[in-house]
Amino acid sequence: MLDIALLRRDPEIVRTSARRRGADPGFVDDILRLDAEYRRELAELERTKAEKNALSATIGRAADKAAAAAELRPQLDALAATIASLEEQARILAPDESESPLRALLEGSPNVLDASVPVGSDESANVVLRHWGEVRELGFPAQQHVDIGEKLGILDFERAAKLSGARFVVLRGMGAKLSRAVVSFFLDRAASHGYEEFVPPYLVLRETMRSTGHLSKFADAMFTDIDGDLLMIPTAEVPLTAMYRNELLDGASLPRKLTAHTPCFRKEAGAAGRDTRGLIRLHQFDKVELVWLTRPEDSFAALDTLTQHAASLLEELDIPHRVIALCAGDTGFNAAKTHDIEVWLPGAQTYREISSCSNCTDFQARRLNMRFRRDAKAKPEFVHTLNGSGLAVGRTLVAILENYQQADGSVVIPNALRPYLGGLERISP
RNA sequence: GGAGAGAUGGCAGAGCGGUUGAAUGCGGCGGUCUUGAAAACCGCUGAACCUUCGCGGGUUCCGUGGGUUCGAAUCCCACUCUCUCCUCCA
Repeated sequence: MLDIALLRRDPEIVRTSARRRGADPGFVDDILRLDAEYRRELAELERTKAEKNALSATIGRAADKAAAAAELRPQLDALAATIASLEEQARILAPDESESPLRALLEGSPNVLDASVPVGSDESANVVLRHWGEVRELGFPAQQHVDIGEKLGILDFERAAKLSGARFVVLRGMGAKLSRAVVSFFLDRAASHGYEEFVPPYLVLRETMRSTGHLSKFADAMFTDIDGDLLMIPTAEVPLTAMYRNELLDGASLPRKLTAHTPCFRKEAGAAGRDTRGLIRLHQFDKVELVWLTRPEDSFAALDTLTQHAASLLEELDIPHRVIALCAGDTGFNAAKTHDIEVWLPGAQTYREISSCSNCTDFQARRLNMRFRRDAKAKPEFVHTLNGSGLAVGRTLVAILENYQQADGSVVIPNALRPYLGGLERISP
């Protein structure tokens, strides 16, 4: 949610950011007009209330309260009627009223981009920040992960389809164990970087989903439970970030680093026909998520650290990858700045996103009403929130299978994972 | 699912329908004392919003939403959540 104070103070910043995203900045003037109107109504309402409160107080102080009340009755009744109508008008305009157009505009407008975000309208304008690792020459025709996994008997898409339809997988045997090893490896590394581990609910209230900005009425990509009251999380970012909603945190506890391994559920409604084969785009996948809550002045440095925490997992797995700065048009609604990490897939002969790390600045925290106090006397301020995958588990399996495949169809286990698999060095047919 | 109890400030915990935004304690901040610290003592200490150049003024908030009243933390209704017991269950 945008800061109304920023819009009043410097609307041009917001307009410029919207233009960079390729959006029409007209909403800025709409907001300012509604805001001015609201404040006019509110001032009038409060003035009238103050008048009525003062009269009530005189009754409270009077010796004969009944007589005083009777005497003031006509004035009080008139004021009450005025207040009722002013209240109705103010409510329609109030920015904290969920139905109000002003609220809708504030919530429906994207975060202000950081100045460092590259110019551009789509992913072709994204900027590669750095490469890591050398793309291996396998010395034989590389297979794609689906073929590798099915031949090894560790990925079973047919039976998954029998159970649940398209976009599901059954991990079998070493596939299941490898997935579990990857999760443990990720969580252990997160712990060593100071992240606190959580197991949050996988079903959350609509209000929780809305508060993190994942439930805009334009993109309903969520699965609901049978009652429809609870939504299945599309990422652990939702419960982890919303956990401290409406709380006032101790400034000394910042930055806070949180992690969780959860399944993620997505309808992928907008991706019909894309990535229909394999583990790349499923309705259910596992992910280890990394979340930071920081002081405002620390969040951009934290984004670099967070990104490196995610990238270091691939370094330890010895999988070539690159880090990308998303351009303005490709940066998500909540984010002021986003880094993606893409792994090299020899079978697919392409780079594929495996992590997305974003600094949401105070945009998400404002809607969550998640604040901290710098010190005992300081006013509460909104924290900055960051989130990133560390990493997507399914896509990590893809990267392992394709990068560690051997000519005979076997797959070598990366050194970093062997301790989690009893020292196993290779998955063979 | 059944029965009962409860929800108040960062935490704990009072609160006859009328200066109660809220006693008290803890915590926090400042001060006195001390070589320094502790202890003791004194003072200060909720939030959002509107308004003002500023001082200040005002409105709202005691789980949520309604209602009664000139006036509600206090009375009424509904809902949510928490706790205890029973039931059920992994």
